[in-house]
Amino acid sequence: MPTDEEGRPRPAARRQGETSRDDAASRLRAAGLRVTAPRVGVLVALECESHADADTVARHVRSSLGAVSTQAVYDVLHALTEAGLLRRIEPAGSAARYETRVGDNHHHMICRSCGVIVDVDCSGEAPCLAPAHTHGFALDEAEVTFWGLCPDCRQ
Amino acid sequence: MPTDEEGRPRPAARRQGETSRDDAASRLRAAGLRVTAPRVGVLVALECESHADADTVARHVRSSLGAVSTQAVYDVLHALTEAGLLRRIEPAGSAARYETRVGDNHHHMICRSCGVIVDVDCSGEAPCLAPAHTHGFALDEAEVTFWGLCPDCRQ
DNA sequence: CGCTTATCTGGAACGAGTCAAGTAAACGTC
DNA sequence: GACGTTTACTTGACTCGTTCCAGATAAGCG
Repeated sequence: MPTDEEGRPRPAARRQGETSRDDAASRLRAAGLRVTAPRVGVLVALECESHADADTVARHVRSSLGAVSTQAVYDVLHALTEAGLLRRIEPAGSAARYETRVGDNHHHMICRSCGVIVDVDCSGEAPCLAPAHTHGFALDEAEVTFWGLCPDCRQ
Repeated sequence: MPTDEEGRPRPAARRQGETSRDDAASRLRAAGLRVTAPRVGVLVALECESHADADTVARHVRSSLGAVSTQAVYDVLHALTEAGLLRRIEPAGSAARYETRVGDNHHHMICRSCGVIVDVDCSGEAPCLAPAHTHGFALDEAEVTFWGLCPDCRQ
């Protein structure tokens, strides 16, 4: 069993769910959170389908766990975001979305047509925290969103 | 405020807003839009208080024009944005905001504490349209939002 | 096993924004 | 300056995503 300490999304999750479930559980424990089925389910769902909104996560979780209340989903999303296990993004014109990739300040590329969201590595160094004038602000984050058309929507 | 002798907000509003009113009217005409009191009011309001949300704009407009329906404000904001006279921004965790500065792709700096929004010039050239990998996307805009604490909220 | 914390049921409420149908106003034309 | 078409505005109900509000039940962990 590959115990992946640093929460990197593992590409090869053979025996679907099994490994990522264990992984999710240990991440929860590491964050000092109780391990419950809904919490594990939310993490697994977002690993399988990143950048999903609350409703999509709920449906995903329900399809594998059965009945899970909407409030529980919101509670879990909130708690995990608070604990740093999830990152919440709010693209203009859509509901809040969540992703498991945390700890790095990567950015997003969004298709104006179909709305698909793709991760983009923070390109180098310069752009990421350097406005021309800070006007006295103490900045802690530079959020970059690229807008355009995805390959499928370009034809 | 420039109260009109007659109760009506007619062309007797000759004071501070005079120039910007005329200017707003000509901008509307130039865009091929009809010149109506709510539209002029919205433009003037946003010139006076940039980055305001729909509700703030509505209150501002009402204080100078009297009764204006909420729907009209939304319609106007939508129409003017469509026509390119306004730019709409949707910072995470707040309602949509509007600004009259259009035509350049400047960015924003937002205070996490008080929510104030400050314009930031697009610093140079490089950062503004260059992710490391485009993954086949046809990009048309790079939106940058800087988050931090404003001078007033830093103490 | 018991204490603590999470989740459930189910509702109500919220702000932001939209839809729909009728009324009023702007502007080119006479 | 009045007319009539087109466009804008009013009114009011409504959707959507999200949060809050209990009290009751269930589950995790020491």
